[in-house]
Amino acid sequence: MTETAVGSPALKANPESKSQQAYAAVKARIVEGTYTPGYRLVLAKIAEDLGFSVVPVREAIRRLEAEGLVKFERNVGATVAGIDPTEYLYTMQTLSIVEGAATALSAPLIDSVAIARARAVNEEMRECLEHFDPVRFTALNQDFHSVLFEHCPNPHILDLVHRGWNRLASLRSSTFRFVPGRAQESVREHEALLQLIEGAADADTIEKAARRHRAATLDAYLAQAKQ
Amino acid sequence: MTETAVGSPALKANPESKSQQAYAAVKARIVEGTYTPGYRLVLAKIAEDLGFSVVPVREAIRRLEAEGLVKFERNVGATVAGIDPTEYLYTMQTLSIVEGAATALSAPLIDSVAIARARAVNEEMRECLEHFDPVRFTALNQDFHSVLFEHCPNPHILDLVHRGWNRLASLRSSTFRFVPGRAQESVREHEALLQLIEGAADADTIEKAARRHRAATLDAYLAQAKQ
DNA sequence: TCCATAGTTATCGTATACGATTTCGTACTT
DNA sequence: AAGTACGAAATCGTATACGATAACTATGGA
Repeated sequence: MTETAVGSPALKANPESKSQQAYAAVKARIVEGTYTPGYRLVLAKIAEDLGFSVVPVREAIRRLEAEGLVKFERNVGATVAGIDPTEYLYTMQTLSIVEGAATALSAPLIDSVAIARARAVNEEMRECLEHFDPVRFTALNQDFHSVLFEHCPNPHILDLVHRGWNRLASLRSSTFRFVPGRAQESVREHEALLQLIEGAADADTIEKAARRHRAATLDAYLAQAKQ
Repeated sequence: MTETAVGSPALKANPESKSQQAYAAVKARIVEGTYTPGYRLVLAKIAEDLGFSVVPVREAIRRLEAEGLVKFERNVGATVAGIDPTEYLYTMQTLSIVEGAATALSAPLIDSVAIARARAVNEEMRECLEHFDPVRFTALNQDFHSVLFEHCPNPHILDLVHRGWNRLASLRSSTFRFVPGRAQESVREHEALLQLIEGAADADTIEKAARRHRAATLDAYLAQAKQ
């Protein structure tokens, strides 16, 4: 009766739940910039766009709220979480700590191939400095750091790092657009970091270096914002 | 506050959403130990207990999942997240990092009154050592550390610390029950921490001390578990 | 006796429906 | 004319309903 449709076995692969799909879809739109900060996320609208009911969309929104990507107000609705300077400060400071730790924990596990890859990325960034393209530069920056922290054996810490980066994704270009001078310094610090890792420096040294690297970007931003 | 007395009028203050209520209720039951690790959280059952529909309960469960308090499997259901040794390791390590940072950031803002309070708590812990009561000891331990990190000016970091502690709440007694020797050492380290803060030691020193304090508990546990 | 398979049950995932709350526009009063 | 009060529209929050999925049980064959 229920016609179990065994006919198409291959399609069975990944019928991810609609909540998941909705989550991925909305998150993608936020990260990629289709939904800009402040954009109002109306459940019914999104549900219609995706062809779902509102229920899975609701769940997706709540998950995004938990990650800090959207702001939610009861009986009012959800909006894409902009990042005001204060939020930026908090997020960067937190990221400096968890990313520093992740990088230090990851360092002993990074093989020379990965180092080479990171160095190549950093080289691209250096080239990028001339015909300055902030968006590309920021993307490469994330690639670079990913190589450094992705080997972190503690998944909790790694997750926190990812969340921090996601949180900042809505800014993308902004950071380096606002603080152009910082970009060059950044590239230099990257090379220094690589040498520390290659040289098997002790964990504390690497952690501090990674943390200060991020903190320096934050400071540069703050100095800029002051004026 | 035993009942949610629907009759109460004019209490416009907190008509909290049922999702919130469900979240709080389930979380409380987990933290207080009514729902032990592995306990199966059946949506319909919980909904009935609370007198709600399943929808708000669902949302609550998902939030708890995001916090790591429950494990959720699609089309199967949710269970209270037990903490196996690996999870314990990850959680404690993460906590050592974020709590260390939170304590260091918090330190300059801790006034002498708070220090005195913390010292009083630690004194209670010391007394607790004789007629050893692991549950009480652990509760006091949390009180003590709360005083130290609650002033942390960065709410994101503070939130991470809280999540870590919640995650460990299901163990409560366990840690110090399993590693009795650790308790005395712990009390001593607390006093040392207080002196660092009183003496306005630099942030890095305090951070390291706080981190090592937690890491030491973890190590003690691991050494014990090995046997 | 043990394993494979079909049927049953428990539980989840999502759609639809409706009441509740907020927001916005409009008319009325001062 | 400006401010306030009322009402309509938009949107959310929750309940109920039903199809879908996976765990469980019983039955038959090797």
